[in-house]
Amino acid sequence: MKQDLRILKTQESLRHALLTLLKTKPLESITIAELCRLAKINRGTFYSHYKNVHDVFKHYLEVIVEDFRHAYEEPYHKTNFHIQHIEADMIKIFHHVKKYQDFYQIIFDERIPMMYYYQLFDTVRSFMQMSIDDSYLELDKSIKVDYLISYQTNAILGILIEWHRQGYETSIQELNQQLITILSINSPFRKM
Amino acid sequence: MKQDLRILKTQESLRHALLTLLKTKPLESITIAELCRLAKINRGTFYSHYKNVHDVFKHYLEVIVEDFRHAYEEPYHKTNFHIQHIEADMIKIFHHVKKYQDFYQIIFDERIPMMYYYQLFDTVRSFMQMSIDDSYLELDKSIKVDYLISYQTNAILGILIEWHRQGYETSIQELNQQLITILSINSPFRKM
DNA sequence: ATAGTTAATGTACACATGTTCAATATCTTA
DNA sequence: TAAGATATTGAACATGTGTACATTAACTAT
Repeated sequence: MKQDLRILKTQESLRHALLTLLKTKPLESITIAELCRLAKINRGTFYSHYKNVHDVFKHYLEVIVEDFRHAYEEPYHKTNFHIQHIEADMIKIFHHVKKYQDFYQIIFDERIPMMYYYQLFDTVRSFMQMSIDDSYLELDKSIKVDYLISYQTNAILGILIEWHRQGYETSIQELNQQLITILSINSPFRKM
Repeated sequence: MKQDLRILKTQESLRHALLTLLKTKPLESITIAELCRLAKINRGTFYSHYKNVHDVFKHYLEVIVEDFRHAYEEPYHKTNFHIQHIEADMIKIFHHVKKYQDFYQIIFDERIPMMYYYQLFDTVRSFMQMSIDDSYLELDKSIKVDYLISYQTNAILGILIEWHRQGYETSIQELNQQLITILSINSPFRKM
């Protein structure tokens, strides 16, 4: 059973139209009607593929997250956990966000729904989980690991929020240096 | 110059109508037209007070944040920084969120814009800044304090996100115990 | 109590949203 | 390539959005 070409064409037209519009106006001000006019798609057809404009944007974030996972899951990750690896892990996050800065500027925008933040959160969290699993094997039994992981994950995202607010002016190298300093103060990943 | 009573009446009607509607449906599905019908306010009048439904909701969050600041700024804060104080500080955040759980359930909803998250972030961040100012006076000169503070702040919010996702089932006492454990692992506020 | 100010109302308009349905066009598979 | 399946279109409808403006109502200050 082949994928129907009409569906592909419709979705690609809409996605392409969104990218085009994003060059000239913010995501929140793009209407479904506008998107359909540009894509030359009947507005009724839109609703059989997407619920709203965010639904179209979501596709790109999924591609981006997939690229993120790829960059993250490299061979050395099979090795055991070291503090050096955390540095390497996090600098990858910074590189990733910088690479897709145009998108992350949208995602961190105050008018945009939390869903994108949560998608990033979940991705970073799954990486953090792998690190924690490796390094905190003999954790205090009283700790609920979920809270620890969400704490650590969101801490990293806090750096991204700060980066965003400062207009992504801090260089990746500087950012990494800051993180190393913060971690050396907090030592969240020191051997136990 | 007195505040015009008509303005107060209009705004209070709209705010009251919003609270009423929130009992039966999610914020994102409440329309301006609906709000105005219930409040018996002409829809045109709405726009001379608010830009959208979120603008009306924002008022409540401001009241809530004000209450938060009050609860936070108590006498003992004049004393010097101790790890015990951080515990006390953070358990206040948990109490606060629990007190206004109905609102925070909305704020952390994935459909809701980031602006509310940022408002909470900024509030907690200002508290964190006070703590950092007290305790990290002789910080490594190479650190950009903004990144450190945003890191610490968002870490705490990470716990709130996890709390939200688990349906606020964890008790405040348990949450506080978790935080103490996490802090004792990470020691982010230990004396330097 | 009144004059002057200003907020609220009612109406209208152009456009967006979300849904429905019959007619048409385009695909897939045999 | 023809038949059957299904996606797209166009049209219509009720409702929401954002804005404008003349009219009416309510308020403040004197």
